[in-house]
Amino acid sequence: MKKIVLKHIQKEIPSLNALEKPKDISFGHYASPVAFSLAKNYKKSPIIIADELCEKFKQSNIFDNVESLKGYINFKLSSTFLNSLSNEALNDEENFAKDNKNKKILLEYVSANPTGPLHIGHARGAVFGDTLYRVAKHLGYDIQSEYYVNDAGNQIRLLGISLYLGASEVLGKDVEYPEEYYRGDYIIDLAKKAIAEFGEDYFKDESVIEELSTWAKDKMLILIKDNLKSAGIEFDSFASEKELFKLWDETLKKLQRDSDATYTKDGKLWLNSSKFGDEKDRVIVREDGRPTYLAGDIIYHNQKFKRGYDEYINIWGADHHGYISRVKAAIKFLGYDESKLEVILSQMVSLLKGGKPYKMSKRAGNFILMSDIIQEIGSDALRFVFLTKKSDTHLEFDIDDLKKQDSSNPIYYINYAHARINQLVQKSKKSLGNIKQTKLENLEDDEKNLLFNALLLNEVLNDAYESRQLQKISEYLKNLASLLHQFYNKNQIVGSEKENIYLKILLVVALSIRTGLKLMGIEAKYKM
RNA sequence: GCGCUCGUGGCUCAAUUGGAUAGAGCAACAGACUUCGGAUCUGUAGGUUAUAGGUUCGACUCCUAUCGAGCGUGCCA
Repeated sequence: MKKIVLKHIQKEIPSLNALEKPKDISFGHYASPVAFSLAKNYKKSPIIIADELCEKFKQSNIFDNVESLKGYINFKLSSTFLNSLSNEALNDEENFAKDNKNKKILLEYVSANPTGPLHIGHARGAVFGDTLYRVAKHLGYDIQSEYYVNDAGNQIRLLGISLYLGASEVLGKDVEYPEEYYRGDYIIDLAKKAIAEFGEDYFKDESVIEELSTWAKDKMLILIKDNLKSAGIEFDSFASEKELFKLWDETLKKLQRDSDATYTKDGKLWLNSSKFGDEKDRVIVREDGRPTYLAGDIIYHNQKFKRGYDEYINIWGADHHGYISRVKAAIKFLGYDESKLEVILSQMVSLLKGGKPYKMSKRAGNFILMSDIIQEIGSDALRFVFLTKKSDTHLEFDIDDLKKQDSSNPIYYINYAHARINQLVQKSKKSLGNIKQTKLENLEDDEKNLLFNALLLNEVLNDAYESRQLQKISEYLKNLASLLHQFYNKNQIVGSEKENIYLKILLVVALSIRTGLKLMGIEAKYKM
């Protein structure tokens, strides 16, 4: 909608290249401060320039009114124009608010270690990533999602030992868990499964740990996928660190084509990452020849860039922020454009319980599972909570609040608006076809505003996606729902003279809410 | 110490990326039901945007300093 309006305006004012939303909708639907910047060139007061520019729109058919106020130019759309946009939307609901961007994007997110189930902290990044993915798809981007599985390295072995100890405990032995090992109910559950599958004798001595590690890792990955699925999240592909390590020699050679990239010191191989802005250089191969974790990420990013995307997005937990510069340095040494990689940090979620800080530790086994929360409040509410906050702010919430299932949860508010419209349409006994054919003319201001807001979804999505601020979508939906409730309370719909006009507007509102919720991974309710 | 991310009503968050009078939701208070479902609506109260400077037509937003918070500062992943 904005694009069409902008085009019309640019015919008259070529230098106007962005439209804004006025602070108060009674000013108009769109606004521009263009007169302020022109004032410098023309050496005239912005107010006079704005007045002159307004004159050019006297004959326009998409505007009812264009006027200037304190140097701003405010545009009011016409009923005819809004009517034609409504028809477009209602006659092709599938494509409502879509776009045709054509960038190839690789999105990596979650990538939690397969050493345990996902906890509530992982859920934030997962929900954010999945929603970004859905929105990008809707806008036409060619986007692929990928999960990097850290299935190599020490922590998998720790998992194996932890499981071995867990099994010993189940079998009645006295067990002490050293500090660094994993514990918690899931280890005991897994131990019972392992005993059932391998038999008690299997756990006589520690020689089985390696095999056990791999077995446990596979089970954990299945569990993680299951956790994700219960929140409506699925990945296009998984990349295995262990598999990627087969390409280490090849990758290292490529890296060393740049003679500055690495050097040997104290028997270790270092990445010269400080050359590209890292605080210091990093070890990539230890004295004993084993590559470090960073090596894995170098291989992975080399593979990513070889696959030829226009843009790479990684969503990482904020505790990994120190990692960004070294990975980017490596990408540069490999000869790629590191600015194609964007890292979005998903800030820590601090938990409170009964008003007091609640510390989670996987190793201590006192963490709150994503699956538990979903069971208690449902996937919709969980997703919504995370999607109402910016990803880069420290988020704090009380677990007890999250469990509350009442009107303080805004998802009900939005769903209620959608259900309400559906009920009204049913009560009116009008056919959908009849309603859709109604022509909208001479709309009152509040009718226009409601309809205008419903048609804004595409703009909101673009804005939310480009700024990576997905909370704008939920903000928008809340606002739209609020307008609907206000409208409902003010106007009798069924049985009124304007029944058809009202219903048509409401259908567009419902479509917008439904589409928006769907992109957040939430199915709109037709009945509460 | 250094680096990153931040600091907005009592609480949780917004503010069109430098634009109009800093807005919502909770919580508090006062109202609206012989209802097209009140899971709603109307209103009141609550702010020196952490502090001090600076940049300009204009600053919550940019710059500098100070204070405060979280995270990082592993040859763990």
